[in-house]
Amino acid sequence: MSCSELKLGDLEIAVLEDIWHAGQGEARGVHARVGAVRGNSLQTIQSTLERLHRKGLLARERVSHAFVYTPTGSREAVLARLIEESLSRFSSGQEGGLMAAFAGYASQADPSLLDELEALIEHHKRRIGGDPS
Amino acid sequence: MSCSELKLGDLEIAVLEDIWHAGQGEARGVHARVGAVRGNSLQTIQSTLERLHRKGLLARERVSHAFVYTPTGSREAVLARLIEESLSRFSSGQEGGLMAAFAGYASQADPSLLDELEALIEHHKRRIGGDPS
DNA sequence: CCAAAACACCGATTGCCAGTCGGTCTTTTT
DNA sequence: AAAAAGACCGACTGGCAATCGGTGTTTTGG
Repeated sequence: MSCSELKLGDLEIAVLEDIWHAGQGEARGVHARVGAVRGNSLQTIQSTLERLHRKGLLARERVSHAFVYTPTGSREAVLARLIEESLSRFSSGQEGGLMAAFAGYASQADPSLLDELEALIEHHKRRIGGDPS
Repeated sequence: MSCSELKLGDLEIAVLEDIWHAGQGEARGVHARVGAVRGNSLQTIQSTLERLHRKGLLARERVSHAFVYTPTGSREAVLARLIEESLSRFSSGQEGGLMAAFAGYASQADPSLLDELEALIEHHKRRIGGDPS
């Protein structure tokens, strides 16, 4: 994926989440589900969809003369990228420091998160394959 | 701490890191260490220090008629807050989802990070106190 | 086959915020 | 008292999300 700066506004996030939830969507539908509620015009939703597409977060495919947008990655991948980018600007947030910051955050926010995290790690380890050590 | 939006520019981060590194600092010194290298004027550094202070990331104390700035929190606390805020805007990044996103990120970026994270979790668990389970 | 509807695309505007300083007023220092 | 150091105020720039209007093109209905 692109390595350039990724910034998302509130509307962009709302639209992205709608697409994630629905699996795919076109401007009209997203406007009905998201824009109408928030008071955004159809054009604004279209622009947002387009920007999200330019940012590489949504793929689009023509169906008739309209576009149908689909997510290019999972929520997790995007959230992970967000985390990475918000920390990569700090020299002290590089590599190992990132993990340390996160573990620090978890233990600070709610110690029980550590257990949760640990379980998730086990889960991922198993998915990836044998622990070579 | 404040719950309002926290956004940091590149200069702000550079200045913050300098203060973290030095433990404290005044405009002149920060300018010499950071501003001069980046080509920022002393005033710009002062403004940045002030904005960082307004954002609650730096405390200041008058020494003679000048200010000496000191960090109000640890790097970890700030990085944690950054992580939290970048994810809290997503409804799917709430609570447990946050951990899932992070574990997913780690396993995706580099599986060995999982081991690292796990070790850190153990470390934090021990620090906090007994494992109740 | 033509007109109306749907829609993509371009461009303009607004608002917010970091970055950047100049200028001025106040406090120290000499 | 004059000079030097520095805080504080205000102004300007640039980038980007949000927001649409307008225009041109593609579909579709009659």
